[in-house]
Amino acid sequence: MESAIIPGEEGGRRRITENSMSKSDLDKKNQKASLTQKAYSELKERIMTGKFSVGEHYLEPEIAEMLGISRTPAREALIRLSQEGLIDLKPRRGVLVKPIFIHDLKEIYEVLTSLESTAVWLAAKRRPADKDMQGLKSAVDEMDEALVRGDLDAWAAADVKFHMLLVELGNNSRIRQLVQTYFDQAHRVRMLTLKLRPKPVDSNMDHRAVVEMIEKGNAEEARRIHYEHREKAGELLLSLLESYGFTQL
Amino acid sequence: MESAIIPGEEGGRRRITENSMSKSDLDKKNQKASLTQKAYSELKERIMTGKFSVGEHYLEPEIAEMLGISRTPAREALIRLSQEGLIDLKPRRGVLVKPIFIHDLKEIYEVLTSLESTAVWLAAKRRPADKDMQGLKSAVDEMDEALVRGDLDAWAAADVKFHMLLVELGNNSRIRQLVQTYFDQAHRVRMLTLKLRPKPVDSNMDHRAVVEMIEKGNAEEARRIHYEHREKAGELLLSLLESYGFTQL
DNA sequence: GAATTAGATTATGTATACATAATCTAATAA
DNA sequence: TTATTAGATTATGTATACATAATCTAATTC
Repeated sequence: MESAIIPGEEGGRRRITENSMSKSDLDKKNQKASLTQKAYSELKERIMTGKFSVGEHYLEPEIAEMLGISRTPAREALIRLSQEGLIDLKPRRGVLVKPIFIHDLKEIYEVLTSLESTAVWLAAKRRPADKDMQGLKSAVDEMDEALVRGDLDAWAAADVKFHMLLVELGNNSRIRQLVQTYFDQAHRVRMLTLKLRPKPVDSNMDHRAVVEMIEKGNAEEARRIHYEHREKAGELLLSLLESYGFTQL
Repeated sequence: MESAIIPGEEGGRRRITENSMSKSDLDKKNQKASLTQKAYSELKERIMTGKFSVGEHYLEPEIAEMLGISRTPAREALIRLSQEGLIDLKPRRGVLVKPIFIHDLKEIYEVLTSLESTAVWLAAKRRPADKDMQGLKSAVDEMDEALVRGDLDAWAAADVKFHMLLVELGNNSRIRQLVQTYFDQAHRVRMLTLKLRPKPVDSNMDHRAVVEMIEKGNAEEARRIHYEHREKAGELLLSLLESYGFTQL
């Protein structure tokens, strides 16, 4: 699954995750993507990969010129991005690429923890078919292997894969889409902390436990484990950032 | 709190809930609300109160003319509404006011259950000050009184108030905003079922129990009670709709 | 009468025009 | 030098123009 969330392969013309779209949908759309859609993807990628200075102002005409289009589609893309929470449209000062403060990150993690663990709960209740569990399991294995190799980018990619598959098993498209959106918002921060934090060795134990509980259909336990897993991860992240003195990202 | 969610007082120039805005913010904004904002509010109100035929197509020029504005601000408002999930912008067939199928309602309730019970959990952990609990308690009392009087609209209004205050106690603006958005989506359906369903006599026991657990700081229990309360309500709603043979709303 | 095709119609995506209000610049006065 | 104000500049919100492609209409052909 190729996604802007997945790090690595810098420089390639990467495609941003079009929220809530399957790959084939995306392909279809891309054949005749409107300028608005292209502007949206392009701007989102630039924001997520830090190619805009956070906290700085950009004016509509600048953005339009930068993308080689007129203001109209640029404006429409900006409206979408501001609704997703990535930017603010300040009345007269233009576009502000939203900085993420510790406080925002806390909120984002609370949302993700809530929705993901609900998805886990739903998944366990459904008792997914074995084949649907395969992806999950291989993602866990990939994480193990990546850790052994010390390949943090691969680990992060597999982690994303695991979480997204997990959410998909919940079978709720709105939850899936929301998790995607908030995941994207935290992307910049996750990429940053990946290199700072201690290696995530123990997190795979939780992953395996969640998978097991889903297979057993133990919804409550699966939810609990995942909830606590996420809570732990969130707290680790926040304390890490605080210890490094980051207040804005 | 005056809100489009609250039924009754038909005909008055009611104001729609501007998502995530406090009342004073709203007032400020309203002084010089842009046509886009006004179009957004106006369309949202019409959608939520069923003044558009669900499932029917409306063309951009129609909408613009209907609102007495040009296509540009109408279009921008439509983009916002489609991102909120109230409408679909079909490639060439115009605007489709999204019908809500049972399946959608199920998803929406899962999202609400998840986020609300997280907010409850967070609230209980924070141990809100007494004065912050007052609103909650009076909302519960209002529901009781409304039930005695048999005033369903008042009951619904107090119920909304209770849930929104509860979510606010969670102190997470993203959760609050999301709950608002999904609440709005289910508004049409809730108004419909209000008159069909058995009187919600027992639901206040849960409400009081949640309040009590928040006061005691028992986060796990508060969450559990609320989660089950919401689950019950959701299942009731769905089975009610099914028994009446509704598949689309 | 049915079907196919050419022309007309028009919704959309995008660009551009324009009025307004906010900001900036510069000049004049104290 | 500092303050104040008038004029210039320009970002935004909105309207309008325009090209394209899709749909509809009607006419012609079988």
